[in-house]
Formats: sequence, C-alpha cells, structure tokens
Amino acid sequence: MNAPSSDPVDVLHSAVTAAAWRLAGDEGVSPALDPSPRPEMGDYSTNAAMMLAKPLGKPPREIAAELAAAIEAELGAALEKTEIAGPGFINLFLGDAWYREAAASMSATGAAAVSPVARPERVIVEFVSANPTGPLTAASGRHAAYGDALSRLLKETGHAVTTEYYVNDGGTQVDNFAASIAARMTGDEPPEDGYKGTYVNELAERAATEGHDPTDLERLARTGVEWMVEGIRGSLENFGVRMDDFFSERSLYEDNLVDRGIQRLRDNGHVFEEDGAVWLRTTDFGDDKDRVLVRSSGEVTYFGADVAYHVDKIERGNDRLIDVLGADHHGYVPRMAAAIQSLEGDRAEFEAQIMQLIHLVEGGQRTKMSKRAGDIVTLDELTQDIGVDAARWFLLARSHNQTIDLDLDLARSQSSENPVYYVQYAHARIQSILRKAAEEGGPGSGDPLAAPVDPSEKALVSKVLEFPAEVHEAAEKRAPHRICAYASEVAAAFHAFYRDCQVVGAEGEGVQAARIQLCGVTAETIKRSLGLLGITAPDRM
RNA sequence: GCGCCCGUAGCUCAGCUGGAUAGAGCGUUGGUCUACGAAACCAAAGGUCACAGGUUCGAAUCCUGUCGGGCGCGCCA
Repeated sequence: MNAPSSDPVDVLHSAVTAAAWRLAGDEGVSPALDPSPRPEMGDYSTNAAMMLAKPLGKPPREIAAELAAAIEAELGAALEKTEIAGPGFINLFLGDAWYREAAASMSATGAAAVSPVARPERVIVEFVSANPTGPLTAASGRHAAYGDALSRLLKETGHAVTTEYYVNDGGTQVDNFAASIAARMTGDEPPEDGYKGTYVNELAERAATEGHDPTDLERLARTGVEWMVEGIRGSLENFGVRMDDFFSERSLYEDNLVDRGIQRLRDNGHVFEEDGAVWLRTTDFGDDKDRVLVRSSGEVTYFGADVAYHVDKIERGNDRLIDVLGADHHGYVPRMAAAIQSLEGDRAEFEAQIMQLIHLVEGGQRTKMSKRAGDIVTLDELTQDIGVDAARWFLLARSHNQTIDLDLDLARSQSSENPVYYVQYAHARIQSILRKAAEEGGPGSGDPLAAPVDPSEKALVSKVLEFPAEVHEAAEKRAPHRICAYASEVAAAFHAFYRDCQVVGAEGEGVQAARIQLCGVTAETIKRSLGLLGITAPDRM
C-alpha cells in the first residue's frame, strides 16, 4: 500500500487516501476501502468522510460531498459515479472496463500477487513440541496444522520463516518412559505414573529383538526417544508438515548452551540465589512470582533449559519468536516473556499463540481422550479415518483461540455436506471447463477488455481481488482460519458465476476469452488459498 | 481467590484495532440437471449477539460489573 502497486484495489485505495489527505491537509488518516455490502451500494465503499469529521470539525456528509468530487478527479474514467449514503459512506460505482482490466492484470501478473510486508522479519515458529514419549494425538494435529499454515502465511507475506520442534528428550518424563519400556520387556507393569499405551509394548518388543538391556535405562531412554521422534516425524510428514528442525533439549547441554543462556541472564542482573536454587527475577517484568532456573539439587529446570533454548533462537538471528502452545501451558507465557524482556542488547519479540482444546465428536458424543487409559485418538488414526485434506481443513477452519468440536461423521463424509470438498470441487470444475475450452480451440474472437460484465462476474472478480488483503490480514492476525472462510467464499462466488455465465461457447465479442481468463485466475486463487492451508487442489475428483 | 480463553441461528462456528439490514456450513422445508462437473444452484424458516450498565453520530465489536463454561496458578514438564 505504500509502494506503487499494480494491484487494482490498491490503486483505488491509494486514490481515496490521496484525496482524503489533500482535503484534510494531513497524512495521518488512513481511510478504509471495502467491497460494498450490497450491489445497490456500488462496488467499493469508503468511510473516509466519517474519519475526517472530527479533525475537520464538519458533518461527515458535507465532507463526503467534497471528497467524492476529489475522488472522481483522482480516478477519472474508471469511475462511473459516486454516491453518498448513510452516515457518510462514499460508494464508488465502477465501470465494466475496470473489472475486465482488473482480471487481465491479475492474469498477467499471476493471480493476485501478494506484496511483501514493509518490514520483513526473521521469524522462528516453534510448534507441536510434544513429548517424544508417545505418538502425536489429534490435538497435536491441530497444533501442527496451525503452526504449519501460520508459517506458510508468514512466508507468503515476505517474512523469512523457520519451523522448529523442540524435543524434550531429557528430564523425568523420559526416565519414566524408559522405565515403562523396561517394565514391558521384563513382563512387568509400567510404573503407576508411567506410560501404558500399546505402543510401549511394541517399543519393548523391538528393543528386545534388537538386544537391548532392560536394566540400561539411559540407553533405553535414548533409543526409545529416537524411535518415537522418527515416528513423530513420519506422522507429521504424512500430514504434510515438514519441520525445518527438530531441536534436541539434550543438545542444549551437550553444546553448553544452558550455561551460556543462564550466564547471559546473570549478566543482565536479574538472577539471584535463594534456598540453594538459582532464580530469575521474572517479577521485574510482570510475572506473578519469580522462577527457578536451577534447582537446589543442581538440576536445571524445564524453564531454565527452555530459556536457554530461546536465547539460542535469538542468537541465531531471529527477530521474532513465535511459540504455539496448548491452553494448558498459557500460564507459562508470562515467565518466558519476562525472561526475554530481561535480556539486554540482542533481543527479539516473543509471542505465544495459545491453542484451545479440541474434542472429537462421533455419533453426537464426545469421544474420550484420556491419555492415562491409553484411548487417545492419534494423528495417524485421524488422518487415516478422514484423510489429510479433510483433517487439515477441519482443524484449521476455526480460530485456534476457540475450543472446537470436530464432527468425525461430517469430516468423514465424502459428500456434499463436507465443506472441504465444496472448495476442491470448485477448483476441479474450473479445470474441467478449462480443459474443455482448450479442446474446443482457445479463447475465441474479440477483445476481452471490451466485453460486457455480468453481475456475478463482478462479484467473482472482486472476491478474487481480495486475496492479497486476506492473506495479509490472516498473517497479521495469526489467523489461518480466515483463509478457509475466504476460500469458501471464492468457491461460492465461482459457483454463482457458473450458474449465470456460460464460458465455453459464450456469445459476444471477447466474452469467452474474458471468462476463460476469469476462470484461470479463480482457479489459481483457490489453489493458492488451499496451498496456504496445506490442502491439495485436485484437477479432477 | 487470582490470571488467560470463551458465551452470536436447532447444532458447529465466522464476524471483535466500532460502521449501513449480524453471516456461513450442517440440519429443516420447498424448487432447479436438453449449455462447460447437481460434490452445484435458488428460495424459505430460524437471532433479547449470555445479562446489566457505560463510552458516541454509531457497539456483537471498546470499558466496568454479573452469571455460565473451559484451562492454568510446582525447586513438574
């Protein structure tokens, strides 16, 4: 929006902004330009006059009249007319040519190119990071889908992104895990608070056949975690999520990063010792209480190691650290935020995205998700059950900040009531039309720019034109679910267009060519939208 | 007790840095295949946006309080 842009909507928006600035003598205001809610309200609407009402000290509708004239002067022939409506909205009515040129411009530059943000950042997104002591659950799948889609969105808007899985391969849970495997190897029951899932039996069997010693818990822990991480990596890849790195907690110790990290906190003067433990004074930065980094026993806490990990992320040159965390870890956020604020010099923005819970619903009942009883639904089971595309769609379609019920019966159905197929169907339908158009000999005669425009073509063009703004908004708000909604809207606009407008064999000079072009940019927009969600856009279904 | 998240149509949820008549999917009712894919389209019904105050030209959206639900408050991870 700052740089000159060939995006047709940007051009309109810039014209409105320029007119507002000229009128107000102030470059501070940033009026909105939105598609009009209803066709009788024109094509685009701006609230600029209302925004200027206070600074200019005049009634909005009076300002709107002056502003409308300025906008008309700014835009010239592209604009058919303006109208002032309601409390002071200015509605812009565009001519057919504007729509044809907009579609042609998208077709030429690649549909709706997304311009990079003004200030690109190096961002590291850490997500899933589930303990490597068991398979990924459906809940982890929600984290994975979200973190992956968010990363894709950030990349799309010009940021340099790395994705990382923090592997908690040290500490008590892993000891516990090893003890559980060992118990199964010797035919005993796992410890009371141990791991009892059937996958532990399988690991035990494998360990036995490979000649592991059930009394060598350290080696068993290392091997068991290794196998689990391999399994997790496979589950994620099968789910379309490829992490840039799996970062081992244990490697922090091996590479001496824990001492270094804690030393860095110490240098900044917020570390103290009490009761034989080493503390970080997180209360200096808004936390409820101070936190232990090193226990009186000499063991580093989970928090201590995690701080060191985050310091390392910063030292690797990242500007922004995004942690995708479960709702049950939200209490952890203030202390990590405090730790990072306590750093002086080389720092980064820390940001936590909290995932709310997910319930799987089947036959109208919530399925049990008790980890203890071992009857969790794994990510592998979920993707096998409903397919990767449907799983990703259903896990992403709702705000990550909202607890959701995932209706397995609906997700499983390969029929019309399943929303993911609605969007994919639109794409396949377009490809079918384009195939047919190619078979029947190309675009036909006439200048597509001069072809008249049907109302449902207008609706489709303007929906497709929203793509860059939607992507930016979804990225900024960390809200991939907006792309699901947007993709559905594009599909709906296409289906309406299909109802009203014949493509192959359309009457009129340039009409067929124009519509083929529109089909092309629509298909590309759907494909790119789904691509941001990690969902395929099949040419045939 | 304190903190975070949430409360919008029968169900599942969008919309929340304030904007025009609050939307979608599913479900319900009725209609549409002799044009390029009916996995589609059209129409109807369905709402005290939890409740009560406040802020203002304007509040589902912002502020305060109340009620209801989820999660969290370790020298656990």
